[in-house]
Amino acid sequence: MDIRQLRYFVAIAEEGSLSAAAQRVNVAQPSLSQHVIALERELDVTLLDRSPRGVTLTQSGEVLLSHAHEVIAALDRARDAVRQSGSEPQGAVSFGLPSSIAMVLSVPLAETVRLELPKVKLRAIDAMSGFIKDWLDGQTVDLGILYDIGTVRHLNHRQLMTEELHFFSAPDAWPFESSPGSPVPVSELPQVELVLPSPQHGLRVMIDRSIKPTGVSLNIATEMDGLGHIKTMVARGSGYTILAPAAAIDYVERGELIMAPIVEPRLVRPVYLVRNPAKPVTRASQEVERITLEVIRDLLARGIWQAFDPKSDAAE
Amino acid sequence: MDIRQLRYFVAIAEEGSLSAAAQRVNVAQPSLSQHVIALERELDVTLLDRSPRGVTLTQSGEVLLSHAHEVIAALDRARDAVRQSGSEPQGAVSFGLPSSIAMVLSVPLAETVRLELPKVKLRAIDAMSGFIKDWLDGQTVDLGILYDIGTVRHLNHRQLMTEELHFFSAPDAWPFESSPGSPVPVSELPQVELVLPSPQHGLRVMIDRSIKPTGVSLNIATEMDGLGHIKTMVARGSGYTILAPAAAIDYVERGELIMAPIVEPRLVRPVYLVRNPAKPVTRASQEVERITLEVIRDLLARGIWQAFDPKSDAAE
DNA sequence: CAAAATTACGCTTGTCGTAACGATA
DNA sequence: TATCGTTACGACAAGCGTAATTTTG
Repeated sequence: MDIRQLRYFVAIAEEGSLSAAAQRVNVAQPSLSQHVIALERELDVTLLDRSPRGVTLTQSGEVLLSHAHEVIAALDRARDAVRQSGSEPQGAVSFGLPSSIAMVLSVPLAETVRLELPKVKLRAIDAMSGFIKDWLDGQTVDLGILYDIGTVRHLNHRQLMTEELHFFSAPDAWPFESSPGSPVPVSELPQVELVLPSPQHGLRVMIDRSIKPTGVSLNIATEMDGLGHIKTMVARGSGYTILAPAAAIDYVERGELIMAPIVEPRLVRPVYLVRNPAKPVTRASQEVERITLEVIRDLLARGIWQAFDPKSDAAE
Repeated sequence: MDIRQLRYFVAIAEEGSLSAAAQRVNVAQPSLSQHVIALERELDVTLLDRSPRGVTLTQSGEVLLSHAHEVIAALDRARDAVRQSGSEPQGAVSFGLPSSIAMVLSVPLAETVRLELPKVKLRAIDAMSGFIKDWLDGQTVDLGILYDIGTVRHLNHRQLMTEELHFFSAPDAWPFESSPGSPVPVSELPQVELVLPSPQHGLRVMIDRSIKPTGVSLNIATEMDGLGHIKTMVARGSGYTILAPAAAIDYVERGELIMAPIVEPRLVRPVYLVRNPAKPVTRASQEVERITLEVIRDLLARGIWQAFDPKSDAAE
């Protein structure tokens, strides 16, 4: 089975006649006859009902016709995309980001894309990581950022960095005897009332999974989804929380929250950039991927986004 | 650009070397070289960076690679589907039905499919027609039933029947001087308080559009979505409504509602079966389509679903 | 019997393989 | 200089066109 055969077959189906189709595709009619016979032999079905007044499709023929359209369309898209890829990147790229990462990444990313790729339309969508996983399975986004690639390991992915979760407190409500901002051992956490997202949230899953082997049981006073609400509550001194630094950088910069590393054990999670395999690569999506890496490198260098550095662990 | 060339290209990309790929696909290495050069000439891009240690993909090469996977996958699906089409229909078929039609159609349809196509898994999903239109644009359903094909006229569709909307009243609350169940002219409708769905509902759009040219303005006392709620309300005598007979056949059979044709003008709407062009035809979907026609013919013959018959109009 | 599809048969063209050549870490 | 990709060229088969044959409403 061959693209040319499929094109011929489409012409035959549309013309309802080998002779007419032969004229249309500029090929002698017996040649088409041969191709159809070859297809029928290969697929082991009858594709056409022949009559002296032309041909009609059998059911199998209809099935082949619709699939032939698919294949031809895919091939045409391929040609267009590759031809485009030589010139300036253009078109839409949709990018799913977990809210905590969107907070720190989406603005500089969008600005850089605007600047470097003026013809690319970036749709940065932020959502809980569960949704992003669904979108990567479907056709919704070209790229996504995930913490947990367990269920999508088959997809094309690359690790961006490793985030280290921190303990957050209002500046005037530091609950431990140590000085504010000094490392908090996991074993001390039960002393404080925590505000955490519900177990359907990726962050919560990660926290529970990391804490479990230590045998420590957290004192979760409030379960609340919505990052903004959690931060507000903690900033008012009505509890404490555990977040990635990027998720609360705004409050920390304004002095409304202070953060402290969590140790024994450290709570680290890898961050992956995942490509949707169902969405073919375009030049635009490649460039957005490249710029994402660039922007992240920059954010890390400027200390705006903190990466877990295994060396600091070893130095202890 | 040719399927074979794409297969070769995928092998080259995966092996990172023309020579290695040549072994894998059992072709002499210079032949692959030729094919790549031909592709590059046709597409007017460079696909490979050559080195004496192998080749690496350029950006355009990556774009082609991902599209090549698409094309090859589409072709494989085509082969499988056509081979399957010779044997017993099997697989999943999803079918979007407007709620009013689902009420009368989905059970007999599902039963017939179960009986005649035991290996086919029918997913009959009922929803407002707006959703069904979206699903037909997307990848959600194979088949759908719609009233209005204005925006999807390009899709493959066939008219199933024409429904005639009727006036519904509680049996003991007939509001007109005529005998209960006798035809109701549109001009009489303003006398009664109607319960109708909101304007986002397909039925309401259709009613408004049909009434408008007559200059009559309806007395819509309540806008309420949810067919069940509307029928309950009317059955309790708290208003009157306009529906397709199929949408209220349950209440009519139980004697909780009576219905009357609406005349001057009649309110008719065509019903279309629409095929999703993005979902390739399978044997199973063909058979479901056939059985749908069969079941509808049967429902019409048994009077369970009433079709508008233009002859009765002419007879007036 | 007429219109259309199939079979038969040379011929062209595209694809492959072998062999020689060229480029680079 | 060894390894890989490219160029050159002859061989073969796939696909095409012309012509004759078969099929069927």
